[in-house]
Amino acid sequence: MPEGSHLILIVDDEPPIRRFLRASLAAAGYRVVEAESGVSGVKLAARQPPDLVILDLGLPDIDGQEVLVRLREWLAAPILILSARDQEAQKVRALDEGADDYLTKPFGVSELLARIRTAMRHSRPGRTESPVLSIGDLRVDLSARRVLVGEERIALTPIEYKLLVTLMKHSGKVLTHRFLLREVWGPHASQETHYLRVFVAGLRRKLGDDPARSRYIATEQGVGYRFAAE
Amino acid sequence: MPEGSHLILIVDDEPPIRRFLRASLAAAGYRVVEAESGVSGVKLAARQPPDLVILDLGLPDIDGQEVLVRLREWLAAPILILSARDQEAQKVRALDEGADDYLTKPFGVSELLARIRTAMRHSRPGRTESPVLSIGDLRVDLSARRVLVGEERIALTPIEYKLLVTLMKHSGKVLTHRFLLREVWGPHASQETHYLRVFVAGLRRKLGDDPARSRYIATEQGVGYRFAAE
DNA sequence: ATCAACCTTGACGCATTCTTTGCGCCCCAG
DNA sequence: CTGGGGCGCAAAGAATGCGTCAAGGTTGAT
Repeated sequence: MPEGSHLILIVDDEPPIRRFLRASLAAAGYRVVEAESGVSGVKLAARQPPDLVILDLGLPDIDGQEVLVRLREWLAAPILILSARDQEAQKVRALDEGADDYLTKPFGVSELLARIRTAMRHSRPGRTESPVLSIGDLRVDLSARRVLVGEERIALTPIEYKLLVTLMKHSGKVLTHRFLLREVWGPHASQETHYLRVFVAGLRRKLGDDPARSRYIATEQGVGYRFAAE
Repeated sequence: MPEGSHLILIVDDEPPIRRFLRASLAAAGYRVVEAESGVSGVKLAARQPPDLVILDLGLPDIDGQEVLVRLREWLAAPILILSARDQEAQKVRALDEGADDYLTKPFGVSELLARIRTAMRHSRPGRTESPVLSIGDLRVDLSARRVLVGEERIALTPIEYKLLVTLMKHSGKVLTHRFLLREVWGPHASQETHYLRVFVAGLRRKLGDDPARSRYIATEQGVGYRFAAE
């Protein structure tokens, strides 16, 4: 399970617990940063925004509850509370201040990891709109892998599609034969310029383009091809 | 805090616990519906989609875990698990299947209410999914796992069903072989494109679809499959 | 133990796609 | 005017992918 690259901030004053958490989280593939006091935890979070915070309520300098409030003022990442005492009032306060979960010691590693996964699941950012390349009346919906000329849907083969997308992603620029061949066919095919002639012809025909007065794909003699800019 | 008008579904077979929960939640301003078995809980949720579910794992008819899985297939609302036993493995399983929190009996009312508030906070607004997928004269009732073509009911095997639902949930988009295999068979099977050929053929036959002029499942050669958009 | 339902695996013919080849055109230099 | 390089285009040949059928193999119920 690749949970890697997520950054977790541990705020706890007891070295053995920090060591235990660090080892468990690292083994699960997370990156870990640590703070041993409330103020340093807030500072660290500001300098290096984590994807999740594990916060122990029993801190020496300022109240853990206060750390929670300060973090929540600006940090959207999930916050998991650890506590030695099983006091219901404290739980209610922490959860209502914006904590996402509350674990009472002692707890098992696998439960902790499962609750971390659950919390991470919640913080998924709103789905970004489907990216669409659009030039003139030609539209390419990358997430649906759909190509439209006006209202009409165009069927492209895998290589035709890849070539079109490469051209459109750099529209306006001249792309050399060499670059296009490496990008679409792979590094080994950088000499086979005749591939381009064949597939550019195919694309132009399907898009309804005329090489003499091109709307979309222009030929740059001796150099490569250029897709029309917006 | 105006928590009013939120609807909570309680699934629990023990009348005293239901009574206790009903009273506590009603006092906090929630509307409550109850089911005393797994199947009736799923049915009730489909008829009257709740904003949150409280699910007891110890049910008489079907496994609570199974109820969780069935609900999660289409219900976006938070699900809180109650359990009498404090088994870590069970917690991990439930959380990874999509549960949002896990409480072990006995628990305090105020903690329960705080965890409900936290869970509600997480549920993104405007994601009221219908338990029925419908495209053309094909209808899939996710809550009952039933598939209808016109008026006729179609019997699908587990994998056929999962494949169909995956395709329909992303209808209009091209889904790559790799994506479908990981989604339906699991992460290990992402190479076995052979499976897809066999099961797509089975689905098309049962749905009365012709690969050449497909109504539902279109082939995108070299890439994957696409389910017809609405 | 027997049977049925289901998933996996392999084989084969056919369709689509990719590669290769050849020819004619245009433009420009000689 | 003439010849050659680069390009567009069409079509043949090779490779790959797809649909289909059917034979194991596994699992779970009776």
